[in-house]
Amino acid sequence: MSRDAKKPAARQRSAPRRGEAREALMQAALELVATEANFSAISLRRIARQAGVVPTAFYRHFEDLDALGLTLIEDTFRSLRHILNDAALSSMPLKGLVRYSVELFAHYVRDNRLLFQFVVKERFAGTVAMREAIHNEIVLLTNALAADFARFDEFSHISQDDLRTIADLVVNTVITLSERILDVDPDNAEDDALMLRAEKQLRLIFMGVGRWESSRTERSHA
Amino acid sequence: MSRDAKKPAARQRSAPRRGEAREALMQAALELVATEANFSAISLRRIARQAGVVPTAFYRHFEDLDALGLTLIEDTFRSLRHILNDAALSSMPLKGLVRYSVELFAHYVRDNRLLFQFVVKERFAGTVAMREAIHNEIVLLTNALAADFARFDEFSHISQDDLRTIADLVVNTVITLSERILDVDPDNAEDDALMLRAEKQLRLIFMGVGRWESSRTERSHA
DNA sequence: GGCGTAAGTCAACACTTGTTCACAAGCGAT
DNA sequence: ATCGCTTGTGAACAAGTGTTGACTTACGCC
Repeated sequence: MSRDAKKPAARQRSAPRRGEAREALMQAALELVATEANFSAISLRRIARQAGVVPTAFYRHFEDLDALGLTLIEDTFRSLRHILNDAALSSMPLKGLVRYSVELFAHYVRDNRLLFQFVVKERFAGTVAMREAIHNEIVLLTNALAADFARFDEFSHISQDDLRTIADLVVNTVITLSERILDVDPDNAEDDALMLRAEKQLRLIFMGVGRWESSRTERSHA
Repeated sequence: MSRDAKKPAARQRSAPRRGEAREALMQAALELVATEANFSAISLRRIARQAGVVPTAFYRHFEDLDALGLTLIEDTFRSLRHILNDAALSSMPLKGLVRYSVELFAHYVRDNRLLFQFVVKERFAGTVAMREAIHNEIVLLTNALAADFARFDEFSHISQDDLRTIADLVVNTVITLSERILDVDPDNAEDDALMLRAEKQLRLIFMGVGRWESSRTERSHA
């Protein structure tokens, strides 16, 4: 050490132990994106600084900033899929399922605030690779939901294609809900109003399903 | 022109005449955001270069990069409001209005591709000021739509509050449609499928409206 | 033990960045 | 013609950027 005249006051956390720099970098990126801007606006050096790590250490764990971002996205959805599987929603009656699902999802979003904030920001503003990754995961969720719908009698008169259209509408509504939950600050009780609105919208959609006729609209384009 | 000894090989367009640098800067920003990344990822200098203007000239027209972004957002929505007013949708019968509205909107989005691409990207990734501006404009649109709904007999049994909830769902669906239109490349005929799906979803929603019952306590202003 | 490899550090590089300042050019009004 | 104001220009600055290479430290494994 030549001189300790420099003042690394910006070091946010106690220097990470040997193997945990990777986690520290991911967490640092999430924190910066959440509190400052979007991913493309924060530099490699700032992430390293926030993680309490020297810039070059970054390359020991990620090839790129892109690689970091993609890892974060993968983690988010891996964890989300896990949650949704455990919930086993398709074994519930349709009645009451809406409220339960909305609450489950909202709770999960709040618990993983930083991760979801990251995904929401990068869904449209991120790199092509990131945008595609997110898009693909959402398509997967939509397909799974459509498959779940098929198990209910209430959807027996709906064509495969229309099931996907409906699932798509539902997914979009839920995504919008989470975007809004992330927009109000965490200890604001306003969330309930947001959830109530989303619930209403979903119930409205399912009411429409009762009157929907697939056969008519399907191939009438002769 | 004093001397042409300088070789600005990067100059993208013929040097703008005296007063039109401001427009050139806005257009340049739109182009860069559309083809490269999001707004916070492109520098003042790059915008100036793309506009065929020296960096310092930027300050003659905008205080900030932020100011440029806000101007672009304002322009987008000013123009959009204008279009929607001209359309006078509320004077049409509900029947067929869905298809017409969707087509009108989709057409408009395609015509202003760069502007909308900008707004979509900055809606969540932008500065606080930008995000708020966009959010406020969307709230305005939602309110206007709810007010339009109130004019139709089909909505007479719906409470004021529920009207807004429904309008919100509709607006979100249309926003999602435009996001998707912007994601496929311009000369791809895939747009029709996207529009068809959105149409279906909107018709589904309006079917639900037929069965919807606002609780008596809510129907204060009936 | 000692060796190999992964993880962390430091200094240095060639650039790009935002912003400033002083100055020149255009142009309408007096 | 000359003032005043807007618009455009070039040089310069300090600060921050990604990435490199060579070096040290730690740890698991034989």
